Amino acid sequence: MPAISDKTIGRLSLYQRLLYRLKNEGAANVYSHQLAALAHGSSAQVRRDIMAIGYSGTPARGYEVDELLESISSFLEDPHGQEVVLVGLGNLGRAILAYFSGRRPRLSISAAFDLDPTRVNRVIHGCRCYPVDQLAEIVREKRALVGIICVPALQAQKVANDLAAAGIRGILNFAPVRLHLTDDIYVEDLDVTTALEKVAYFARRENSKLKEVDK
Amino acid sequence: MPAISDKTIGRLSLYQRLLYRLKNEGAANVYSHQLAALAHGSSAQVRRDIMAIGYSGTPARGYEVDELLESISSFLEDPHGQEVVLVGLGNLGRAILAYFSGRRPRLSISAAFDLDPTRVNRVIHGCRCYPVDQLAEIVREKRALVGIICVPALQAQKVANDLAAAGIRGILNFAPVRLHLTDDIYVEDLDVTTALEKVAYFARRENSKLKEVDK
DNA sequence: ATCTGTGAACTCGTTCACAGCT
DNA sequence: AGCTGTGAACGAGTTCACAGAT
Repeated sequence: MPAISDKTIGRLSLYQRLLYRLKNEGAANVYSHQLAALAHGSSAQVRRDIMAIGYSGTPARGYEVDELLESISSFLEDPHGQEVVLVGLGNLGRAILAYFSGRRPRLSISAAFDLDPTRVNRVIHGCRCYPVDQLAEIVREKRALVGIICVPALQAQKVANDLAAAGIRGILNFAPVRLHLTDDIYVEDLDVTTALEKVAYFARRENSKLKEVDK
Repeated sequence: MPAISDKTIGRLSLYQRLLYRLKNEGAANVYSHQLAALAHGSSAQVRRDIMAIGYSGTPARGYEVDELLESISSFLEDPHGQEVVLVGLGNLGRAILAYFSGRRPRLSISAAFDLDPTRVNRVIHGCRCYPVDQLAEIVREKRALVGIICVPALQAQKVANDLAAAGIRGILNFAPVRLHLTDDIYVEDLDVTTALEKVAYFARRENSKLKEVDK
């Protein structure tokens, strides 16, 4: 199989959420064009994405909501769950912690780190906080594969190096810098500054129509 | 001219930050391959992006840091400055406020809104907070073109509608839903859940090499 | 009649590769 | 020799359009 792209994974995650909503609303089946309308995409796109994970619908009923949801979930999520650690308990770090606390059982932030002694050795939003110098030890102990970086720009590279050295394989980076790591580590940048500048730019121009996706 | 893409705008914003750093380090000029290494791109990419804004370097010295910085800034930023408003003063909203407070003079968050009466009519991180029912009035008064949505998923569409009705032209959306608006409004989604799921997915797979950008 | 699945066509962003400059 | 600017080639991702199913 031809290895699934970054963008497809992002859309699958979106479909998953949309399907949860449909399920709660009592829908049993859904057509590609309906999902497309909800996701702001084309129906062909939706069918391609679903094809990529090996699920099939039928012309008569489209896709079964329950089955499709199950297919996507088992494709995206690790059945045994994955441990995530977060570094940096400033405003943003705490916001992320609050946001994810108890949300996805298969993907939970199980430890957080900070330099500041007043922020550690306690539990914030259900997550245990440790001093950074215990990072390597705890990452290894928990076998965490994913790290979230919420530290200021100047500390981000150092933290990234430490995470990589401790065995992390993927990083979600909120610091406004590009991290330099070996390319066997997947890095996703969520750069708020750049995002805001893009919006500001297109808010000025833009009478024409444009679209965008996540990211 | 052929209208500059979303992605190019994002990279220009990144170059801008990198150039600030180079300038502070005392560099007077920079070659495309140096900028490319810092930005994780190719030199051809950097040259194309710079070409797009109409700046030119010389084979002898590459690009002049000061001039290039000035070119990018005057391209990305509105000379008169742009007003930004933020809606939703939960953990995330306050984090964003703190992050931008006094950072970019040409792009500052000048008003924030929340439903919760305990959060409004005061100043948080230098930003005045109002009850949401004053949103339309204040957006119009300040002529704000950009809105940031930090409210929970269920309220996001309503807030987006209100912002659009009040004259906002671009939205930075942190809520994990797709907003349905007329397509003369530019929407950039920063979806933390999707981003984390992508990282988790590729952290498991991925021994091969992949890359990514912002988003 | 209306859907899915999919080869083929297309789009648009990226990279190649080289002429021209110093 | 080493750089920039750029036409041309390339390629990943998207859409078209239709065969096949019901």
